[in-house]
Amino acid sequence: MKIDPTSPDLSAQIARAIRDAIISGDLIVDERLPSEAELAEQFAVSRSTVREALKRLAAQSLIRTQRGAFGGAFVNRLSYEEAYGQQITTSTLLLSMNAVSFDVACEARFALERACAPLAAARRSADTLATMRAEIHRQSQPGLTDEAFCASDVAFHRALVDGAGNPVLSYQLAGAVEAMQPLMNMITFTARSREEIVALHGAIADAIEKGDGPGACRQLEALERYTVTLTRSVMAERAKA
Amino acid sequence: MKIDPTSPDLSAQIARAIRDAIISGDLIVDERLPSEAELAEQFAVSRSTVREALKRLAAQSLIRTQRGAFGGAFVNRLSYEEAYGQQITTSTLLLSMNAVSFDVACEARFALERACAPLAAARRSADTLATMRAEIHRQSQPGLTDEAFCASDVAFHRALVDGAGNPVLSYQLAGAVEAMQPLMNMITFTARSREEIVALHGAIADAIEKGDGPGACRQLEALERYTVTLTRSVMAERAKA
DNA sequence: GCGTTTTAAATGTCAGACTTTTAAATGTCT
DNA sequence: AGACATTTAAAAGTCTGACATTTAAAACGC
Repeated sequence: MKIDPTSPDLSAQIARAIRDAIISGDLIVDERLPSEAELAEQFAVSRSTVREALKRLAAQSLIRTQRGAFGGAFVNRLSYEEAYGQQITTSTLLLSMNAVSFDVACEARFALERACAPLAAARRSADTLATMRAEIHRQSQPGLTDEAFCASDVAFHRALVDGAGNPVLSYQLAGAVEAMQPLMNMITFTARSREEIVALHGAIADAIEKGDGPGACRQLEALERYTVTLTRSVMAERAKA
Repeated sequence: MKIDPTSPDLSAQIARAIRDAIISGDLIVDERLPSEAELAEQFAVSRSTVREALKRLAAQSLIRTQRGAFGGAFVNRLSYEEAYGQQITTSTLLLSMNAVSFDVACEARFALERACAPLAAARRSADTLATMRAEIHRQSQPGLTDEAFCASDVAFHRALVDGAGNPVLSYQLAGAVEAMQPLMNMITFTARSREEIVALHGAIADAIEKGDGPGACRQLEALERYTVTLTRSVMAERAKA
């Protein structure tokens, strides 16, 4: 863990050194790091610099800190929840800042969902099915606001993803599904077509229930085609106005 | 942008306030934030506290800083490269710290790759094919070290993913593919079976070249089965010893 | 032996100083 | 007037030292 003291990014170097130690396993989960004062001495920098390094690590949920005697910085066990959160933030920014086209985002999302469908169909957990049915029911309520419909739509698709019963997949897809919500809002905003979407959701749930993976994929493809077509027409409409 | 000055996590609050402003679009890409001194005054905290907040944001690549006159902190355009990096770090830690079973990680990875295969087959870019063939050739060199074989294996699969021609997919999968390299190392370590893997890679490349998406999926499934079987036997072997 | 108080170690915050970098503003020479 | 050199001011980066707050262990008192 050596750093170059002439470079003007000491806190970044220190953060990297500690991060590497965590990734390589030199520092294990729940292990306590030396105190800020000790780290400052070890790296031959001031306490402020060490603190900046620690804040960088905290921002990535790599460590947590505890005040008081016998407190300090501890290597954090990265939970799926924290990883989801980071994933969603990153994906959202990536989509909004890089002007990713709707087509590309949509293609990615449905490709990922189709990857989950066969697994969800093979496992067809009662929990997943119940959530899907409940969301479909909610979506067919007439008085539902557009925001609520969209949120329910996201919940339905998350249920499908979680239904694959693979936390790694759920984590990977959290970003894709959640980050696209704002983009989707733009479309479902045009209200018409809820019946169509509800019908497709129903068909997907049926296929999952029957354990019919390929069938679920076909319905997802239909939903993708429908979404893309709808978007195109909305966009064309807007271009005119 | 208000904070609670009695809470003992001022830098986290300030970081969140600025992050929200970026996500909501109040601060746009390349916009300059107020100087540290000005932010300190605005939030009624010391400059050190502001700096800790800015380091948190820098750790997530949300801002970059520049020294000198007319320097300062600027909203950063999150590039795919940076997002890849974060994704890989997060995924690696998630896998290693949470003791995700090899089966689960493997299932997720191949499910995601199968999602890419039809797209890659439909597009079958010359570039992708060339990379795949080159890696296959490298993998069949007799003198190749285990590390190099494994790295080439990762490169092959990345080519498949990138072949889908969808940067969002590539980004999502970077973590899944790269993070599993250490786990895979553990297996390819047992050397025997390179021919089998090379043969399957060849079959995948052939299917992509013919534009045969379902065929590529079948080969991927075969590769998954082979990987799982191999792992099981290695594990069993180890359990005995 | 149990409850209370003390204490020491640690993070969190602040204030102020100094260093270094950088680009603009100013000055100077041709 | 224009090209080049110099000055200058703004900003991040770093350091020092101080004080506040939290917290759990240790010491104490009953």
